[in-house]
Amino acid sequence: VQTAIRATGYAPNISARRLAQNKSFTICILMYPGFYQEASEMLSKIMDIGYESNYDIMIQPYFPPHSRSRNKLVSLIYEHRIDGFVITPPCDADEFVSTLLTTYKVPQVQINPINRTSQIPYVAGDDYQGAFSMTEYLIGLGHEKIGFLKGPRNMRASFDRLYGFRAALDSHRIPYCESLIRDSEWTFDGGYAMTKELLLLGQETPTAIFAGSDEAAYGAIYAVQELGMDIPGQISICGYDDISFSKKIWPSLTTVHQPAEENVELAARLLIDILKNEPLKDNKILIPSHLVIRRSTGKAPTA
Amino acid sequence: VQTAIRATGYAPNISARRLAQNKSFTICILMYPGFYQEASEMLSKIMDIGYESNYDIMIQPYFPPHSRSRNKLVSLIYEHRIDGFVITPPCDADEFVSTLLTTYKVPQVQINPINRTSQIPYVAGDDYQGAFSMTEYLIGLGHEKIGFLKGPRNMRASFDRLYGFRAALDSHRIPYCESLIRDSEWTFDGGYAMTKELLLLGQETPTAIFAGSDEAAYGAIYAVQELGMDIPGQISICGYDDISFSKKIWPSLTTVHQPAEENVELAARLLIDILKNEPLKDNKILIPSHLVIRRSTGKAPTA
DNA sequence: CTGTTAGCGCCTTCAT
DNA sequence: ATGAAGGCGCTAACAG
Repeated sequence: VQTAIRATGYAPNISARRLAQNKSFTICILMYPGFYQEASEMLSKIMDIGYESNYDIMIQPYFPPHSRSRNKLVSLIYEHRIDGFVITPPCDADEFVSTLLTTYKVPQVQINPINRTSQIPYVAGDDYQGAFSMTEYLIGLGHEKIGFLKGPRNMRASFDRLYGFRAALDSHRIPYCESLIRDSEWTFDGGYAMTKELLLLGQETPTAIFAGSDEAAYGAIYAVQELGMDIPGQISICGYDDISFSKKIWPSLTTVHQPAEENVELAARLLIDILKNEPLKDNKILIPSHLVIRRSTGKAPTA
Repeated sequence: VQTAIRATGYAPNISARRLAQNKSFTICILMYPGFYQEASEMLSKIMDIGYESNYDIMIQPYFPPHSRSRNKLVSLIYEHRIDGFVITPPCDADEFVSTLLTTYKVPQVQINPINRTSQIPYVAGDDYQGAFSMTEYLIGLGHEKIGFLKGPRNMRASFDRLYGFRAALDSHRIPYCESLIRDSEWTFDGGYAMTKELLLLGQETPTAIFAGSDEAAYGAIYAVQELGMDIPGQISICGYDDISFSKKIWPSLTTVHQPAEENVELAARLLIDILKNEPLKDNKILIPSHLVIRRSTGKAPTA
C-alpha cells in the first residue's frame, strides 16, 4: 500500500494535519544573538533531529532591547505556531520570557539555566568541574598568579566557572587575589581590554590568564600579541567552550570542550519526547566536560 | 476595532489560514553545512525579515552525500511546507536540487549562482572586482610573486576571484605563474597544506598569499606561524569574505568585505516580494565589495 | 475492526 | 456594502 501511495505522488498536506490536531509540529530554539558563534554547525544536527521526528525547527533570536523580539515571541505562542521551546542562555534569565512561557504553559527545555531548582527540564554542562580541571592543569604547569575573566551575571556558567577556578586554587593553597579577577562579559572586546589591564599590574602581572570563554580568550590573545609578548613562553592563555575556531588560530587555544551542538541536540530531543508524551528517563541532564590541550599554554616562566 | 480584538486576546490560527490559502507562509534557506561560518549573525537579520513580512523562515542544511538531505527537501515540497527557497552556494550547482525546484516550479532566489544566464533571480557579490582590487593593493605594496588559493569548482566565486586576480596581474604586466596557484577547496586544512607547499618552493617562494577565502587564510596563517615566519614582515596574507573572526585573530586579516548576511537578507526579501506578487525593480542584484585593510599585509620584503 | 462523517478556523465566494 | 455558507485536507469520533 505504502508503495502504491508513493507511486501516485501522494503526500499529506501538513497544514491540514496541523489544523486538525491543533498542533504545529514545530519547536522553537530561542537564541541570544552572538552567543552561539558556531550556529552553522549546530544547524545540521538540529535539522537532522527535526527530520527524524517529523518536527520543524525554527530558530528565533531573542534580543530583549528590541520590543520586536518580544512581540514575535508572543505571536508565536498566540498563533499556535510553536509547540515548545528550547531556551538557550541567557534567555532563561529574561523575565519576560519566563513569565510568558509559564503563564501559557508552553513546554520548554532550558540549556544551562540560571536556576536549576525549578521543575523545568534542562540540559547543562558541568562548568564547575571543567573550570576546576583547567585550573589544576595550569597549576600543574607552575602557574600561581592566574588572571580570570568573568562572564555576564545572567548566565549560570559565569558563576560555576568562577567557583571551579576558585575551588581549585583553594585546594592547592594558592591565594585568591581579587585584582586578578576581571569582568569581561565574555566578549572579544572585554577580553582584550581586561587583559591589557592585567598586563599593566607590574609585579603582580599574571603568568597565565584563564579567559572564561573562548571568545574572551581571543581578545586576550590579541592584546598579548599586540604587546609583542610570546604565548605560551611569557604568558599562557586558555579559554572555555572549544568553539571551532579555537583550533584554527595561532597559537591554537587550550580550552575546555563544552559541546554546544550536543547540548542543543539533547535539549531538542528531550523537548520532542516531552511533546510526544514519551516516557523519559531523566529530564535533567548534566554533561561532563573535558580539557583540550593545545599550544596556547605552557610552563610558567621561571622568574 | 483592532484594539478591541487585541483586548480579547484574539489571535488568528496560523494553521487554518495556511490551509485555507494553500500557502505555508514559510520560506526555506538551503545551506551547505560549514559554508557560512557566521550563521548566528545571519539569523537575526533573517528572522527580522520574517517578522516584518509575516513569513516563517526555515534553515535547512543540504549535504548531498546524505540521502536524508534529499528526502527532506522532497518532503518539504511535496507536503507544501515551503512557499519558496533561497539557495546558497554551492547548492545551486547540485543537480538534484535544481531539477527538483524547476520540475515543481517552486519559486527560488539564488545567491552567487554558478549560472547567471538563467532566468532565476539572484543576488551576488562582485567577486571579480573584489579580487582585482585586492591584487592591485598587493602589487602596490611591491609584491610580485603572489600565491593564490583556489576554491571549489562548484562555486562561481572560485572562478571570478581567480579571474580578478589574474586580470590585475596582467594589467600590471606581472607574469601569471601556475606554480603559485593552488587548490585549497577554501578550507582551513586546504589553506594550511597548500601554504606549506608554497613555502617550500625555494627561490620561487611567494612574498604574499592571496587566500581566496578567509577560512583558507586562517590555514595559511597557521602554517606560516608554525614555520616561525613573521606576518607581514616576511610574508603577507590576505583573505576574502570578511567573516567576523577575521578581525579577532592575530594578526588581524586584510580581506575583502563580502557581506554574507546582507546577501542572504536581500535574497530573502526578494523571494518574499516575488511570493507576494509585488512588482520588483530588479531580480538580479550585484553587490559591490570593498577592501578591508588590517595587519596581515605589508610591504614586500626587499630581497 | 473497518467505513463514514463531522469539525478544526480561516478565507472566499456568492447572495442579499 | 455587509452577511451567510461552503470548502480547504486531514483526524478523531462514532456508527455499523
